[in-house]
This record gives sequence, structure tokens and C-alpha cells, in this order.
Amino acid sequence: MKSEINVIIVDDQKLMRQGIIKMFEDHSHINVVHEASDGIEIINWLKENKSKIRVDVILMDMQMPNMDGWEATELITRKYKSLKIIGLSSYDNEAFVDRLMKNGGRGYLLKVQEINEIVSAIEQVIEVGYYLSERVPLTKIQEFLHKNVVLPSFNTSVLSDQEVRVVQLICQEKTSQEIADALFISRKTVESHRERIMAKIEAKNMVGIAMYAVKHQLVKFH
Amino acid sequence: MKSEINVIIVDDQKLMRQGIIKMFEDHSHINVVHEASDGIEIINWLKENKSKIRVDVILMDMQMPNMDGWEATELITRKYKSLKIIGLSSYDNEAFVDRLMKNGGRGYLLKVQEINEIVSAIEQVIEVGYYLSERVPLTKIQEFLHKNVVLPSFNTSVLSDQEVRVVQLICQEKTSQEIADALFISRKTVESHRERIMAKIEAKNMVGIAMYAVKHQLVKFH
DNA sequence: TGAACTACGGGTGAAAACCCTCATTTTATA
DNA sequence: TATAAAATGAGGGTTTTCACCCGTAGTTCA
Repeated sequence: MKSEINVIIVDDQKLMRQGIIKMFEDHSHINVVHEASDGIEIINWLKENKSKIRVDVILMDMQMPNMDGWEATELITRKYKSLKIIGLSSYDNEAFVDRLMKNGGRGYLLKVQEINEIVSAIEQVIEVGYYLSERVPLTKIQEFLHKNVVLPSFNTSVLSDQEVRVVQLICQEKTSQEIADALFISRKTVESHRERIMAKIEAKNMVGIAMYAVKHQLVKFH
Repeated sequence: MKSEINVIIVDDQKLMRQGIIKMFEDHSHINVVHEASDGIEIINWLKENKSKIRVDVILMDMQMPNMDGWEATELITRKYKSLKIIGLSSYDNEAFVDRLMKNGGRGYLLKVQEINEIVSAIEQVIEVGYYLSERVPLTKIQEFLHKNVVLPSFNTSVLSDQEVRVVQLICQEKTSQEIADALFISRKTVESHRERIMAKIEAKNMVGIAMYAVKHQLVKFH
């Protein structure tokens, strides 16, 4: 009999979460102890409940609003070193895998794959410590895992609350002065925010900020 | 006892397909008779099998490689008028809904919604002919469905081809000079275009252009 | 006890935004 | 087919905003 594994699923699509949970019903040794819809949510939940409930593996979607999977993985693995995070994404992208592993991820799965792959991945992560799919380029990950070098991290901290407010107003076609008036701060402060935002998200101009906002669902566009 | 409904699921993510199928196990009157991973695939399958197997509803993802959900919906509903297609997407975007309904779709669901919503949608599409979620702006759709008017088509954007090209480059954070170089025209011409675009779409600045582009699918952002 | 966030300021040059005009070509339609 | 109506390309000039440097300083929080 296989040992019990406690799993958390983090994905902004409820449908996807429900689907995965439902499919785990065929694998009774895997218990879904919690689900969350973004990075912020799971981090807050862990703060509250990590000491009460045993968590072995987190299945983490990469593309999520508020806080994406990479950022969440970095923060979680730093704090809870025993917790094993497996990334879940639609994109078969070497850089994505790379970044996740650097941030402490233990495996990377594609959503085009089958549920059995997920089950195998979870089991292997528990037994061996990490999971490498044949679909994913191995060299860099293995290099990392074996040398265990701390590679330069992606400095991608989330935007602060105030920065998000500025972003949202930028998306409403407001000028710095108008944003300043709306937030009761000085024009210069707004510009400082804008500069820091651009540095963080690597945008070249305000259009870059707007596109980032759409991509990360900081704004609704209907 | 509810009547049997034959459904096909079209989504590029196998995991999503499997999840939905698994969840339909709790709703025995819904039979999944086939699944496909993109528009091309389902169209080819229908050519082969439509006469052999009864299909009532297609659950169609919008964002797919090769042929997306809108295009597939247009082609399928033109050929098989009795077939009812329900769109499935991650994006709560009025233009997306609008375009799907114009292409013959019968409903639009978000992936953040629950499986029960899908079941309700399928049942309602069979009974009433279409499904409208409270989450989706109703006016335009209902107008369309009730008056059955041919609305000004989605692609007849107010912008000309060259203007669209300029918009797309703006969304790539290009400056006027860079756009000029890319299109082999002068910087001043690009600025003229930009001004005309802003006047047409009533944008106040380039951010407004970017947001318009997203809304009207002039650019892809994922 | 730093690190991150927040707030504010000066200064500079480049780009954008807002006015125009004008010529040619392409396309729609009366 | 004639002709109006867009679309395209280019330009001049002015004002405003942005983008990119720099700096200081209080607050919060782990």
C-alpha cells in the first residue's frame, strides 16, 4: 500500500482545480487538503495552517493573477524548506522551467499532459526529491540539482498595493498629475512609483505597464 | 429522468479535458462522445463522424493553437446548424463573448466558474437554445439573439490595416522612431497615424491604444 | 538592523500629445 | 465612370508628459 500524500492545488481556474481533485479520487493515497486561486492566498493559508496540517506537495500553476507561481514558489520554499512544489503550466518553455527550479521548485508539468503524469510526479517528488519529465530539457535542471549552486535570482518581487493602484490608474489613461490627485500624493511620487514599476517588470514605457497589467489581470478590460 | 446529451470537449489542455470528463461522471445524462485538442482536429473529426454519432453540444475552448475557438465555431455552425457550441475561456472579455455569439456560439463560460455552471449551460442550451451567464454582459448578446440582426462584424474595426500595424507595434513598447523603421515610413507619419488612431478610438494616450488593442484582440497577450 | 515601501524633491533630454497643412493614392458608391 | 471619401505619407511648430538620472527621509516589518 502506498503512503499517504497530502497535496494542495493552486490554480486560478476553479474548473482546473475541480478537475484535478476529481481525478485524484482514483488515487486514494493522494489527499487534497486545500486549494487556492493565487500565490497570495496560499501563502496566507500556509501562515495560518502549516503547523496544524501536514502538507507534502503543492501543485502550483505558474500563470496566476496577484502573485504568480514563480514568486509564490520562491517565497514558500524559502520559508518551508521541506515543502515540495511542482509547477503546472500551459507553456513548454525552458526558461520557465529554469526559473521555477531556481526558485526552489521540484518539478514542472505541462497541462497538456495526463493526470497519470501528475500522480507519477507527486510520487517521485516524495521518493526521490524531484521530478523530471522527458518533455522538459534536463541538462540545466540536473546541473542545478547536483551542483546545488545558488544562481542569480530573478528579482521579480510583486508590486506593492500602492504600485498596483498606480498601475490601474495608468491603465485608465491618467497622467501622473491625475494619478497624484486621485491618490492624494505628489506628482513626483507617482513618477517614482512608475519608475520603480518599470524597473521591476522590465517595461520600457507605460504601454509596457498596461500590457503587464492585462497579462497579470490587475485590470479588467471589458 | 433527464434526457441524454452527447457532448464533445475541445481544449488543448489534456488535463482540463480529463478533469471535465471526470466531473461529468456525476452527471450521468451527459455523455462525452469525443474530445479534441484544437479546431482543426474537431472539424476533421466531424467530417468523418457527424453522420455516425449524434452530437448535441460542443464545449469549445477559445484559446487554442492551430485554429482557435472562434474560427472553429464559425466554420462548424455554418456547416452543422443544429450543433450547439458553448465557448470556454479564461478571459472575461466582452469582445470575446460578442465575437463568439456572432460566429454562432450559444453560450460563453469562464474557467473560473464551477462544473455545475457547465452542466447548467449545457442543459439550458439544449432546452432554450442558448445560455447566458450573469457574469457576461447581456445586452448585446440578447439584442443579437432576439433581433437576429447582423451586427457590424467584429473584424470591421474602425482602424485601417496600417493603423492596426502601428497599434501592434505600440503594444510592443516601441517608440515612434522604432515603428517608423519597422514600417519603412517616416517618424512623422507614424505620429500622424497615432493621432488619427487616438481620435478614432477616443484614446487619451498610448496606454489607451494598448487597452483598445487588447479589448479588440489586435494583440495577443498570453 | 537592515530591507522594502512610501513619499518627495531637482534636473535633463527625449518622446509624446496637440495644433495645423498638404499631396498622393486607394477605395467606395452615387 | 465620375467623384467623393478614406487612407497613407510627410511635414512644421508648441506644449506637456514621460523616462531616466540623482538624492533624502520617515515608516513598517521581519
